[in-house]
Amino acid sequence: MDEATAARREVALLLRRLSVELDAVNQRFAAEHGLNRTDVRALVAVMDAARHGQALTAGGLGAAVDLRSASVTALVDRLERVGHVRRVRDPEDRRRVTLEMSETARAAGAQHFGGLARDLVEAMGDYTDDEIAVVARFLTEMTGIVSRHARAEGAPD
Amino acid sequence: MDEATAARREVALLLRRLSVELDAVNQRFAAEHGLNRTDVRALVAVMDAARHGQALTAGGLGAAVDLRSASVTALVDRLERVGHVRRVRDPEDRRRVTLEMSETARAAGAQHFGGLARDLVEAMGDYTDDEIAVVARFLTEMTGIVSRHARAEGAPD
DNA sequence: TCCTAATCTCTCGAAGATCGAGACTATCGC
DNA sequence: GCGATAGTCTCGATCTTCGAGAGATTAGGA
Repeated sequence: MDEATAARREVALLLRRLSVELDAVNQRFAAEHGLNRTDVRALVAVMDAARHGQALTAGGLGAAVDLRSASVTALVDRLERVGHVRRVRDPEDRRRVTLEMSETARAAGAQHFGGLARDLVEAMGDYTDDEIAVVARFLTEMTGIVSRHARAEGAPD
Repeated sequence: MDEATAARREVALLLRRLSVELDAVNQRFAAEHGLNRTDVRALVAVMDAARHGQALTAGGLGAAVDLRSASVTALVDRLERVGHVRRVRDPEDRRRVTLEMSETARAAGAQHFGGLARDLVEAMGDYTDDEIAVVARFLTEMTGIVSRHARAEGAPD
């Protein structure tokens, strides 16, 4: 294998390593707040939906974290019990239950993940705008490839 | 917020999005092989250790996936039952149990994750060596920051 | 309007995963 | 050898997830 390919392989490993570390951040957040991995994934999903201006329903949460409806009920029960989310009947379709994050949960998330984001953005100040553009293009493209592997058949060959 | 900062914030979101997609790849692998998330994490840890030429012990696996010893025993039981790993008493310290991946597990992992790695490396062919170098530097630095957040106190402020 | 099919969430009981405490064996230093 | 320590495993309890199905609501056609 030539040297250039070796460098690219190394970058692929860096991507995985980064993912492991981000997972560890979630794990830490979970431990600090007495949650399990699924709960954190769920909270993040609710936060992300809120960021895009739409409230997540129980079913949508299930799809996001890949759980069956019975598990989603239990999951939301847990989160509601500790006051991180609130169930709100959708007035337009009263079969649905939308989930709203509590202010304390939002604050905890902002503190934990926002702090990380701030540090990352700050460190990116060392890169030129052109370099950031390259990185953005790279990450977008790689995410697309990973996403394809996650859903369609793994190895097209 | 100025435009340059907005671009960097966008990149931070791209990192998280990538992580979510990589997680989905694991999820897919788990579903295809009848494993749960923890089992996949464990297999990846064993594979990674093997890549670095050292066999993982039961205790080391527990540290890698953050489980107590009782859970590690159950975890290894599961993986051994379906033939993905084998317990081998360490001849040097017979209290220890080292874990060896079976050939079939290794092949399954190589097919699934290797296929992804191949596609990623191939896509990286569109980037110049200089660009790859920038990306590598970026990923290394960001991983360091994330890692610090994962272990030490989250927001140094 | 009324009836039926589809959709969404929840309840219930069973199976699986994780934990804490403690037992058991092997190693190390004296 | 002997006590102290380290590494793994066993046991019982608790928490998480699932499958099946019930209950409630909506949409659409007769």
